[in-house]
Order: sequence, then C-alpha cells, then structure tokens
Amino acid sequence: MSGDHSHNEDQIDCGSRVNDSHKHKDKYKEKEHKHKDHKKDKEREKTRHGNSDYKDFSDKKHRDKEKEKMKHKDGSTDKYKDKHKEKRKDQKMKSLDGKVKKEKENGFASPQHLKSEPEDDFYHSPKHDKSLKRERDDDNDSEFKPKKIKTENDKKVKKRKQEDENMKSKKTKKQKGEVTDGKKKAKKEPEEKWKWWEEERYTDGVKWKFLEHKGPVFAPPYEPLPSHVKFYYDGKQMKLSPEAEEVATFFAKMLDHEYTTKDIFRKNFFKDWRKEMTGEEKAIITDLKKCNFVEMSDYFKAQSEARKAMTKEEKLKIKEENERVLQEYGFCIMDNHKERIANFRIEPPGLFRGRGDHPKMGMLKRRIRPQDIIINCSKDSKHPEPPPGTKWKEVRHDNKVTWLVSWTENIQGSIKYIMLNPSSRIKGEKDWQKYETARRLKKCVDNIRNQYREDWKSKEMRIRQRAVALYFIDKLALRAGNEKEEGETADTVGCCSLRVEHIKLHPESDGQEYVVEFDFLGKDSIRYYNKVPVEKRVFKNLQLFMENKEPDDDLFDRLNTSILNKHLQELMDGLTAKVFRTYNASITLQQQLKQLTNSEENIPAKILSYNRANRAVAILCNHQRAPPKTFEKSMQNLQTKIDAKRDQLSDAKRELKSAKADAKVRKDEKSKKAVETKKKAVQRIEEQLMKLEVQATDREENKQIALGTSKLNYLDPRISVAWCKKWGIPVEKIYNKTQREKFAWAIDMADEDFEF
DNA sequence: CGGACGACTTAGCAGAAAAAAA
DNA sequence: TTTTTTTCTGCTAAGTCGTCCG
Repeated sequence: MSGDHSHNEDQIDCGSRVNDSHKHKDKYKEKEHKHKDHKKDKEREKTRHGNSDYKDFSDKKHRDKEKEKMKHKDGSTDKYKDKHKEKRKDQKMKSLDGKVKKEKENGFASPQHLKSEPEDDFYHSPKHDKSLKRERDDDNDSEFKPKKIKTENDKKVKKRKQEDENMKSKKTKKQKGEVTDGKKKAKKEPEEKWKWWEEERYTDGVKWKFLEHKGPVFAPPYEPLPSHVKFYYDGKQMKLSPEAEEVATFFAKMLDHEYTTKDIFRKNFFKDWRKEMTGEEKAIITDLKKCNFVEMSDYFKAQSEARKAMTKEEKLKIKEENERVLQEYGFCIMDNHKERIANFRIEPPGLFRGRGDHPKMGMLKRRIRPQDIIINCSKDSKHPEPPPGTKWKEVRHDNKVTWLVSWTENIQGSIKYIMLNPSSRIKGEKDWQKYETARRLKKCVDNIRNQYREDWKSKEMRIRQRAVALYFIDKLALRAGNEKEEGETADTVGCCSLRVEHIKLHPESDGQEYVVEFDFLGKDSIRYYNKVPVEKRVFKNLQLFMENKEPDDDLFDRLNTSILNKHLQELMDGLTAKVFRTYNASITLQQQLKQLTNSEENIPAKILSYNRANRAVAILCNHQRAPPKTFEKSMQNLQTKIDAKRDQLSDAKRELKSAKADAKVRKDEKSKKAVETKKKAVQRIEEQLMKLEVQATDREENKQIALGTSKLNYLDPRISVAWCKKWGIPVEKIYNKTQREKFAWAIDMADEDFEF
C-alpha cells in the first residue's frame, strides 16, 4: 500500500473544476497583439467550450518575438527551449548535464532486457525460439499467473485442466502446434477462446512469427451525380468534371454544418478544390461565395432519407453484405490464431475536419489508392493481391511491428495504419503490461514524490521546473505536453508546453492560500479549467518561472517531455509521464470503490457507486463530452416520470392509511392482509422513486463527463472485475460485449481480492 | 544530439443498432 | 407494430514516446 497515501485523496479533490465556460469569458479578450505578425490571428474562434467568448489564445502569436534572456538566479545557462517556437531560433543552449541513460530496447518496458540480436531470419523455426519467456512483470504478479486453480466447481476445474494440457502441448511445439492438431479448422469457432494470457510472450521485439491477411477494403469509387442534380455558379448551371464534382459533393454534404461558414475552412477547401478542377473550371470558378451546392445537398439528404426508409429485406441484404466483407477482410491469422482487425476499411476521401481551431480544416483528404498502400505480412503467407490492374506500393515483412497495412495521409503527412482489434493478443498484452507498469509505480511513488518535493528547493532552475511539472502531472493528471509544430495543428498544450498565459497565481482565493488557476486547451482542444491550491514552495517556484516573461512564453522554459521522461526513466524502469495518469486513475478507482460501495445496498445502488467512482476518475483526467443534444429533453422526461411516481406514491400512502383505519375497525384477517399489501406497495414505489431519482442525479452529474475513455484506457480492468466478484455483480453490468472482449484477460484472471 | 519520423495509445463524436416507449 | 431514446461501434484525429538520422 505504499501507494495510497493521503496524496491520493487529493486526486479526488484536486481543485475546483468548473466546466462552465461562461465563467470565464473575457479572459483572454484583452490581450492585444502587440506584434501582429501572426498569420493566424484571424478569427480563431472558440472551441465548443468557450464559445465565442473564449477568446482563445490566439495571440500566441508572436512567439517570435525574440525573447530576451532573463536571467535566473541560479546562473545556469539560458533558456533551453525557445526552440520550436521561433522556428528554431538559433540559440541552442545545451543543458550542461548529460545524463544519458542507456535506453532499453524492447517494447516491453520492463526490466530485464535481453538484447535483441540482429536476427536475420524472421521466421526461424518455431523450435528454437524461446526459452526465455519472461513472465509478465517480474515481481509480484505471481498471483495471477496461470492458474492456480481456485476452488471452483468440478466442471470448471476439469475444463481448466484440459486447457492446461493443451497449453502444454502447444508450448512445446508452439506455433506449429495446433495447425494440425485438430479439425477445429472446420468449424468457425476459433478454438474456444484462446487464452493468450496464459502463454509466454515474445521478448525480443518480435511481434509475431506468422501473419496473413486479405489487405484493406478500399472506399467505394465515386459515383457521379445523376444529371438532374445541378450545380450553379453565379446563378448559372454548370456541369462539373467528375473530379471537381466529387470534391464539390464533399462540401455539399457538410453544408449545414457550421464549419462551412468558417473562413479557414472555406479557404482551405476552395484552394484544394481548385486543384481538382479542369482548366476551364478553374477559370470560371473563382469565388466560393458564388457556388450553389443546394441541389446537391438536397439530393444527399433525400438519399439518406431513402436509406432510412428501405424495407427490411433491403436492410437485411446490406447487413449480410457487410457481414460477408467482415468475414473476408475483418480477420487475419497471426501466429496460428484468427484475430479480429480493428479498421480494415481505408478511410474514404473527404474534407479534413480537425478539432478545435485547426489551421488545416477544410483541406481535401485525398482518396487512397492501392499504389499508396504498404502491406505487411509474413514471407511465408500468401500476401493479399491488389485490385486488378493495380499494384501495392510495397509489400514488406517486418515482424517487429504490429500493423498489417499502412499509408501516408496527405493532410499532416503522417502514417496511418491498419492494426488489430483490442481483443487481440497483441493489443491485450500491451494493455496488461501498461497496468503492470503502473502497479510498479505504486511501489515507488512515495519515493518519487519525496524526491520531487526535495527538488523544489534545488538551486538549479531546470531541476525545479522539472519537479514542479512532475508535481502537476502527478497531482492533476496532466498529459506530458510535447511540443507541436506551430501552424500545423490547433494550439493546444500539455504540462511541459504550458505557457505563462495558461495559469494565474492567486496568493489567496476563496479562503485558500496559494491557489493556481489553470485554463488552457488540451488534447482535442478540450478545455482544462481548474483552480487548485498548491504548496507554498510550488507557488513560489511558479512565480519565479513567470518572472519577466510574456504571456506566450513557456512556463517551463528549461523542460520538455524528453528531458522529463529521461529523468523518470532513471527513477523507475519503464516510467514515463503517462504512467502517472494510468496509476492515479486506477488507484483512484480502487479507493473510491472501497469508499463508496455500501454492502447493504442493492445492485443498482452499487452500480451507481461504481459509476460515481468512475466519474471521479473521468473528472481527474478531464474527460469531457458535449452534452448530448437531447439532454434537456431527456432530463425533463425523467423528471416527469419522477413526478408521476411521486403522485403514485402519495396515492399509495393514502390507500395504506385508509386500509389501516379500516383494519383498526374491522380487525379481521382480511383487512390486516390488505394493510400488509398496501405497505408493500408503498415500499415498492418508494424504491422505484428512489431509483429514478438516483438515475436523474447520475445523469445530471454526467452531463459533460465522458466515462468511456477512462474505462477503456486508464482503469485497470482487474479492479472492476474484482469488485464485481466481490459484490456478486455480473460483469455485464459494468462492461458491454466489446469491453468484455477487450478485457477478457482481466475477467479471466482477476479474483475478488485483486489489489491494484 | 536535437529534430523528424514511425509506431502505437488515447480521444470525442456521429451514426448505427438496440432497447424502450408509444 | 412504429417511433423515440439510449447505448454501442466505427471512425479517425490527436496525443505519447522511442528511435533513427543528418
């Protein structure tokens, strides 16, 4: 239990988060651009959180101003990080200390590395692989190791045994093994749920030995519009070339979306659209405002109506076709097991929609063709054939990576991949591993915390910055905050990239001392707003970091994620900034469950407690969502139900009363019985009422909170499984089907006394 | 040795599907 | 049934982090 110390408590209450944007309007309004050298000053409006009043930080603008050097009392050299900002300004001070830690190679962030040797033959015979199979994370998990048979009913035990047996034989022959061993091939059923978690893992960076798949499913080709659907330019009908028409339809489909009204979106779209036009078209179409896409738009709306109105036979047919495609392309064979592929369909062309104020919104995301595609599979598999008359860009055989297909996307120039489903071995192992790393952090987090507190006093500025940043990451679960290239993406930040303008210091606020007010846009342009009291030393340090800086200067000018992670790596093997999020999320869930679950309560009430614990985590991690469009209405409906139930309750009470009176007079068995019945009715209704009220509360509290992200990515599923087992709650109440597939390993291995 | 790049995880949302209500 | 509401799934953008390379 080294992990749960008071500090955790803080996680739950780590500041007063206010989601409501209004409170904050005007905030940045005033700043004016002293240097308006910035190209992007234009309208960047709000994100949904702030709506237009959240006048954004647009002006980070001139981060180009040359920053003068501020001197820091500790005399260390100058800033370390102006870098990317002004396009690599020039100064590159290097930090004088070079702690370079050797890095670990294999993908498993755990100790014990075995050097990966060059290895020229990927497909060496199954026979001699192995030997070192490393068990999941060294320490402590012996408890979850393959099977110790817990007392279960015979049937189960038997089955287990048999499985063990299988396993054994499999192990010896490993890969080769069951291809032959069973006619299972015949039947669809993948040999009844493969328990990969009971097998050994690769240790040397090899991700698989055999991989075969059918390649991607391409987006359907463009179907030209019927001739009665016209496009008008400047009032005059105009027939577009197929290429130009296709791009026009992308715009037409988004016509009622608000971003077709945004300047950047329109400008980017128009520019890319023109590239698709023929010479004549280009000559004529020079102003987007004169384009009339209404008929096209109406046509698509009609189409979608028609689709909805299809008969069920037609719908069924489509469904069957989809199923067929899924069966054919949705699976691959990896090391003798059939595994589900996550995204086997290539992204269709369209207009790029970034999140937040994205400088590239509206650009044309081009169609991906076979010649853009790289196929990855094993040499000894039959690789997928490109569609007739086309070629793949490349077919490679790299078993050090997990992807099956990749291509380069044209908006940011990044690579996209087709990979396996979360239920696959390859994803599951990694996920499991992630939680094991977080559990290792639990063991040393106290030391780490003591150390960073010490570091607040360091005389080296870089150390202090690092220590304060780490404190934020730990206490507030902030993301690391890599630097981003300006102008390529929306302006968002994480811990290391916070700027002075993102925090405000209040020596005293609402009766608390040393309060820091955070307000910035994080991943996906989700606003993070929080007011949190910090320790005095932290506060003083922040004042120091902010001295002589402009609002758009980096708060931690001598820190970046790579420095921070290098440091963390020294504190614990495999430790990086994001491990803190995982750790704090999971430990918070565990502790909240402990605290909130009331053994007396019934299942729905316990589930409510679970949701509350989950919610505490979501709040910690700032997982927000847009309130559902129908939220108000659905709240109202619920309220109506509650009112109705209330009336029903008072009626029932009235009846009970009269029954009592009646019984008093009559004193016969029958009337007594009637009283009992009424009493029961009242009770039942009270219970129902309570349930509704609880539901209303739950829903209201959840208005802007998204529970899914934490459940899927941050909470060790074994905590939830153990909780379910402990209280006799069916896991289906907590995890739906896909989630159960993803967490099959946890459901299988955790028992009720699992401790994170 | 820092920055670009590659691989992989994490994220919210829109639309489909399922469930509940009418 | 059909319609409405809720839940789930697919999609793909946007992060993190390690490594490769000039």
